[in-house]
Amino acid sequence: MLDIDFIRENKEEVKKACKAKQEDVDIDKLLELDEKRRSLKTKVDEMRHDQNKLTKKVEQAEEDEREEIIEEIKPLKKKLQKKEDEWKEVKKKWKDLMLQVPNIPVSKVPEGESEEDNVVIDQWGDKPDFDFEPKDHLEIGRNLNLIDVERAAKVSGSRFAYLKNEAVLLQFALVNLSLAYLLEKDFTPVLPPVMLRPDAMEGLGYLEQGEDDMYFLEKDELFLAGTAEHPLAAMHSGEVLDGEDLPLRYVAFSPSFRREAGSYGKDTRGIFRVHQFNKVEMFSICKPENSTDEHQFFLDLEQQLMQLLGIPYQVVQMCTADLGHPVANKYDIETWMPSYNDYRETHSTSNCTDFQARRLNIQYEEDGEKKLVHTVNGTGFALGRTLIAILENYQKEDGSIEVPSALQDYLEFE
RNA sequence: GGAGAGGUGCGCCGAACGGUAAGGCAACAGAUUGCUAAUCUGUCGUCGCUUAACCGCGACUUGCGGGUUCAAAUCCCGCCCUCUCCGCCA
Repeated sequence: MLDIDFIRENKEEVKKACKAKQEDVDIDKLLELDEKRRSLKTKVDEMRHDQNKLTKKVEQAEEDEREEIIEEIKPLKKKLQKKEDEWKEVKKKWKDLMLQVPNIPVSKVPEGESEEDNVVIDQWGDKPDFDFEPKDHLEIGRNLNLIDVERAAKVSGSRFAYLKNEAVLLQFALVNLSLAYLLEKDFTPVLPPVMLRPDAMEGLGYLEQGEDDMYFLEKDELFLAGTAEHPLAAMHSGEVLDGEDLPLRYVAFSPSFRREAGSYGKDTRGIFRVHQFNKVEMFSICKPENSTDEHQFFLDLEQQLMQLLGIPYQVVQMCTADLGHPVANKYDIETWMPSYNDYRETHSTSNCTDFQARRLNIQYEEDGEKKLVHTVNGTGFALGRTLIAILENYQKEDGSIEVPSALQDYLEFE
């Protein structure tokens, strides 16, 4: 959520941001409602004031005068009730619109209309040059008895998979590698809950655009987290943190659940796009003046982890159209995937500035002053997609896989 | 699933049980005292009006939402959450 004072004073900028993000919000209507909301509030306050004065008089009045004053109050009460209802209605409409206003992209974000307009800003590594016909991850996975989507379909439906044998060991090796690396950088490891209450979920600012992509358990009224970012961000909601403790950096391991609504027929082969996958996720709560650096730091960490694996990738600056509702700036890392003959998204890191903090009410205190924090999130490893990248990039002609050296230490128990 | 206890000013503890939210701790600012601390004073929730800003004025605030009443933390109804015990269970 944005600050209403900010919207009031920077109307054109906010409108521009909505347009750039392709989110249709009627800012004029919002400001009109805001105007109404405030004038009604003033009116209601005045009426309450008058009534309060009389009420106090009753208390102080002599017994025989009371009835008279009470009779005087009664008609005021009715009028007040009416005004209050009117005010509440406007307030509700106002709030609904407020929640629809997206975060404003930072100035460096290029304007764009679709993912076509994202900008590759960096590339690393040499694409493998196979002197045989490379297979895709599903074929490799089947041959080596690592991936079983047929039985998963039988048990759970499409877009699910069983991972087996070395695929499992590789997944845990990725967890351990990234965890070891990030603990060196002052991160606190967390295993978070992955079911969240609606009120926690609302604060994150994703429901506005993607409620359909979230699983919701009707019976228990709980959302399944689409990423550990959700429980990590909500963890400190309503708290006032000590400025000296910032940045608070967390690294979580958790499953992630996505309905993938609207992506029918897209990436249906293998485990590239599934309803449930495991992920190592980074999250930081920091001071406003540091969030840009923190965001860059997260991007650097993601690259360092990829370089440890030795798999080619490119860094992409998202354009305005590809920024999520709460996001002010976002980079993706796209990893080379031979079977697609293309780079595909494996990581993402976003700076949400104070947008989530305002809704979740996360503040910090410094020199007796309270301010909203900034939140930054980033992928450590999306385990499933990283597995794809490893299988496809490290495949050999005889059908076997060479394990990246950085992971070998974490497979020693084999 | 069953039974009980509880939720009070951004924090913590805690009183008031129909008359309009005591007190304490913590925190912050200032003052003061010759000694890593004490004491005193002030600040210490949200919103609106006003203002360049401060100040000032008003409203709201006892988990949430209704109801009764001139007046609700207090009485009534519904809901939410937390904790404890029992049951079940990885």
